[in-house]
Amino acid sequence: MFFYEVIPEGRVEELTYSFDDSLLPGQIVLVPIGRRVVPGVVVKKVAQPDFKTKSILKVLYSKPLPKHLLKTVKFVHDYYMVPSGQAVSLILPRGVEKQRRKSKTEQMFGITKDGFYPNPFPEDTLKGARPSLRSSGKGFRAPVHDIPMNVAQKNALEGLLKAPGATKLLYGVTGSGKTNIYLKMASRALSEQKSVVLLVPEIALTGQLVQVFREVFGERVVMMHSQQTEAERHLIFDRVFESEEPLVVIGARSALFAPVLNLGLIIIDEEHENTYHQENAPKYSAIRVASFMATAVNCPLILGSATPMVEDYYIASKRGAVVALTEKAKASAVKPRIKMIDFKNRDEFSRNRYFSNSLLKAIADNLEKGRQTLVFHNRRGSAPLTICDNCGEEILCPNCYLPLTLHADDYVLQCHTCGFSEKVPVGCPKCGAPGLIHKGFGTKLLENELKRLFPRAQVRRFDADNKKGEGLDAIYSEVRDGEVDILVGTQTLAKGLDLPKLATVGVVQADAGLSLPDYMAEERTFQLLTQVIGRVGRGHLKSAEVFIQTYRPEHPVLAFAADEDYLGFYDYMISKRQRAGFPPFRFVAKFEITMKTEAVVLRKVRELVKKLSADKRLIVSPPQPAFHERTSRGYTWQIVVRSRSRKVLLESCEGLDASFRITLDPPGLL
DNA sequence: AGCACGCCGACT
DNA sequence: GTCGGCGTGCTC
Repeated sequence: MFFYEVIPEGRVEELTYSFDDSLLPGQIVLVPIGRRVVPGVVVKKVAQPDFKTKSILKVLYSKPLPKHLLKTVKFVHDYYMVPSGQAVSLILPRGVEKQRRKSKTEQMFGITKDGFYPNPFPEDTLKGARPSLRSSGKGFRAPVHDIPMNVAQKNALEGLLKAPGATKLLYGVTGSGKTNIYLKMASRALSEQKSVVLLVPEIALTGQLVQVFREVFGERVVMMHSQQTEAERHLIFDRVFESEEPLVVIGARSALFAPVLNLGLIIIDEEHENTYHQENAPKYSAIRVASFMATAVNCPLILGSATPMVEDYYIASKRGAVVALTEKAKASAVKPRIKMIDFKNRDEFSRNRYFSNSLLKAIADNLEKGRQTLVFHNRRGSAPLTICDNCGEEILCPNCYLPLTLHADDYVLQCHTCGFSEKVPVGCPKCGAPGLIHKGFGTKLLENELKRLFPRAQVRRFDADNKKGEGLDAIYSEVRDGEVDILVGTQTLAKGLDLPKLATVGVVQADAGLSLPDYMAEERTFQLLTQVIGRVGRGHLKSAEVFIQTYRPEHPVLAFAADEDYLGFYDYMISKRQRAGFPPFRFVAKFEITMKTEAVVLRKVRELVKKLSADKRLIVSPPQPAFHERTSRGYTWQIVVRSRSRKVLLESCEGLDASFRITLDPPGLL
């Protein structure tokens, strides 16, 4: 009889089980816990303990998981203070214990025939993992040394190879050709028989990058992402786990935990994207975890972005690990003319309250010349606020207690947080008076306004309200070929769209996100504006222009975005963070508590603040109601605690009232 | 996740 | 004093 420490999936730490046979650390097993049976991972062999043990029920894989994943479980546990069992759930596919049907397997791996996809948004890019890793020995589909690189790219590649440490930041403007550098780095790793993990923000928005990798690495490319079903993901996990050959795993955040044997390179493309932060437990940043992994296995991690996170840029630059690639690769690329328009300027808004005369003129010109316009506004629906004209009552969601948004096309009020929806009431629910009024504006309202102003133009709205089948991929070809004259949309439109006929971008209200009570608000606004501006000037048009409408034209963040000056923005932001004591100069922990009654919350919150304030090494902000203060579950308050030392901060989290939810390194404070 | 235990406010 | 609801701790 042997005894093993096992970490079962769930909110638990390691527990000791017995087993008749010998097992290796990293083996995936099935164990009983309470009256449940869950999968878990063997950590190590131990002596017989003095308490009673249950027996491991089943060994699911004879082969142990790669060592770097076990180390990563430990890291996530220590660094984020999450239960080991939750960290383990990151490296196991859902339903590892389930038997998957073989016939389905064959079907699934049979769908792709030729190894790559000509269409940037094909159905099977979303679904398909590459099969036939067993029909091994196949080389590359296209020789990597044939990929041409300009001088700037060659220098950048060399810079990355020379840069000290594991984590390197590739600051590369849009169109500078980061992909070529990724390809070269990947082929180096493969030639050393090592695997590559490439993280992308969202597979559906990354068509070209995925396609290029398929063309170059063919059979070695494996996709892992959230549109795959549980069974598909399980089978892909098995394929990767069984593969004797180095692979290129491309996927969303969770692909970081792919069980590749010999990890030789991690690339995180568009590293500033918020999809790299997992929002539900265990909360973690793929950037930090990848950085740990890269250090642990001594391989490079490349963070690529045109607008790197200020935090990441700082950390990398301090070590001399920033490589800049600021030259546009295509000679045809044209720099757009960017014009800031003050919303307070009556003369500019004499014709319409949402669109400046300059923007309207540009749209009219474009229509005449068969060019396209993109109108950006980061707010869905028609109007975000509905109030009673008589008593001033705000119509709130019955679950979230947040204002409901009017959707005028269906004449419903919708909650953008929980999805609740109801017909617009005839009268005020409080005082009964008729005459509800709708305030503010969203994309649906702008869409109607544009249709009214330009009755002969094809106007298309694109945001999260689009129904299935009219997603970006569905309307993409139509849009690209110029059948659409004016595109209206939210941030979904700002990412990865390549429109050769796009001549003008109009940002309706650029300061919309700037007044949120969050130290990350400015950085998000800068990223979004930069992305929107980057949509224009990609084709062969002679000129391109961007109109940024705002109430605060003097705001430095908007000015830096308009000047396309990332480094200026960075300097501004980093000194602000230093003065205010925010990341990367302090570590942040957010404590949240939800209770049925506000009185209990207040009591607990005051208690905690008193306790934490005793430690002078901590900066404890006064408790405040959370952004979503009231939900059906109760009232939520939060306390933000900061410290120069992560260790001090982690220690402060220990032995507290367990009703507090703790988030370390929250990606924002809302 | 699911259950047993204990605390606290409300009520007879 | 007792009941019920809510929240916490434990699982090997």
